[in-house]
Amino acid sequence: MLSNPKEQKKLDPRVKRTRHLITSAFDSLLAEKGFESISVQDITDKAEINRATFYAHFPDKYALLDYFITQMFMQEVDKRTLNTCHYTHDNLRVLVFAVIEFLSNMHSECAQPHQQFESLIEGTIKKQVYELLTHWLEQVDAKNSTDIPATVATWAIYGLASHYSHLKKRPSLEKFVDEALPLVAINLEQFA
Amino acid sequence: MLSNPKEQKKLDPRVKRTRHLITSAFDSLLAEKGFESISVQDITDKAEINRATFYAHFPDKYALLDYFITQMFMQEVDKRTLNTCHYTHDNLRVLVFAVIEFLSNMHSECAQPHQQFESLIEGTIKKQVYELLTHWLEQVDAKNSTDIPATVATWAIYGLASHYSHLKKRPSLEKFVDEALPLVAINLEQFA
DNA sequence: TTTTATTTGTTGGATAAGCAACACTGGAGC
DNA sequence: GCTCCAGTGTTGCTTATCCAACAAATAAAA
Repeated sequence: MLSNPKEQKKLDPRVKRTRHLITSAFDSLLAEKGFESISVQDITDKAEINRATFYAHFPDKYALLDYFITQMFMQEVDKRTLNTCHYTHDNLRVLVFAVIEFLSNMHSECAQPHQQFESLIEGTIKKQVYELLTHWLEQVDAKNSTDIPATVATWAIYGLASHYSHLKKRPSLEKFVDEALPLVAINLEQFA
Repeated sequence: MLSNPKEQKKLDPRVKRTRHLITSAFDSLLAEKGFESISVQDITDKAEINRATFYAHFPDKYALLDYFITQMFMQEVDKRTLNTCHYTHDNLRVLVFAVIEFLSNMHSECAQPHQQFESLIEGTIKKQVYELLTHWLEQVDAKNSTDIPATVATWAIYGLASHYSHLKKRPSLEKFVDEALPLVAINLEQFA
C-alpha cells in the first residue's frame, strides 16, 4: 500500500503524463488560492487538459486532494526509507520529524489553509501513518494486536505535528521532539 | 508562412503536448550527441512517447530537424518583430545580427556539428530568410521582381553568418557587421 | 420569489496516442 | 559469403483524451 513501484512501471504513458499535469497544476494553484475556491475548471485550464479527462482520473477535487497529499507524504517517507524497516525508537523519531515537517511545509506553501482543508489533510495523513505503524508493529510481533497501540500513536503524532505547526513561537524542532517523543514511545514500548 | 498563430490556437492539446515532448527531447539530445548518431528510438525514449507516434508527426528525423530549426529561428525573428515590417537598412542590419547569433548559438550548444548537419541547417535557414526578404521587398515595391535580389541577399547573409561562426578569432559582432553590411545592402538599394 | 450565471458531473462520438507485431535495410563481426 | 543486431517505417487494433452537449445543483442578482 505504501509504495508500489510495480504499478508505476507498466502504467500507460498517457495517464502518467495526465496525472502529472493535473497534480502540478493543482500544486501551483494551492500556492495562490484556497482549496475551496479552486474549481475543477481552474485545474484543467492550468493543466491544459480537457475537463472530462479530469473526471476520468478523479471523482472530484477532494479525491485529487487525497491523492496529492498521499503522494507528497509517501515521497517524504520514501526519502527517509521509512517504508522498508521495522519499529525502533529511532525510526519513530524520524517518523515524527517527517510528519511535523510535512505539515509545516504545507502551511507555509498553501495560500489559505482553512479548517475544511486541514481536516481533509488530517484524515489522509493519519491513514498513512496508521498503515505504516501497523506494518512496523506486525513485523516485530505478529501475535499481539496492533490496532490499539497504532491508533493511539497515530493520533498522538498527528496531534503533536498540528500543535507544533500552529505555534506562534516555535521552539527548535529538536527540543520539541525530545520532549514529546517519550510520551508517544511509552505506548509502543512492548514492540521495541 | 512566417508565423501562424491561427493554426496554433485551435490545435488539439494532445498534438501540442506531443510536439513539445518531441522537440525538447530532441533539443537536449543535440546537446549531448551528434545529429547523425541520434536515433528515432533515442528521441521517443527521452520524450516518453511511442515510436509510432513520432512517425504520426514527422516522416523522419530530418523532417524533425527542419521543423525544429524553423521554430527556433522563427522565435528569434518574432522576438525582434522582424516579421511585421518592411525593408529598411536598420531592419536588414537586425536580420543579419539575428542570423549570425542564431548560427553561433547553434554551434556552441550542439555537441558535434558535422558537415551533413550544417548543410541541413543551411537549407532551412536560407528558406526562412528568403521568404522574409521577399515579403519585405514586395511590400515596398510590388512592381519589380524580387527573386533575384532576395536570392543574392539571402546567400550573402548566410555566407557571412557561416563565415563568422567559424572564425578562430572572432572580431566584435558590431565591427564585423559594420564592415560586411554595405556589401549586402548595395544590392537592395532600390528598395530602400 | 424568479432570473441569471457558474460549476458540476456525465455522455456519445471523433481523434490522437499506445502497443505489439511485421518486413526491410545497413552495418559489424565471424 | 553468412549471421546477428539495431534501427527504420508501417499496420491493425486498443485505449486515453478531446470536444460539445446535456441536466442538475449552487449561488448571487434582480
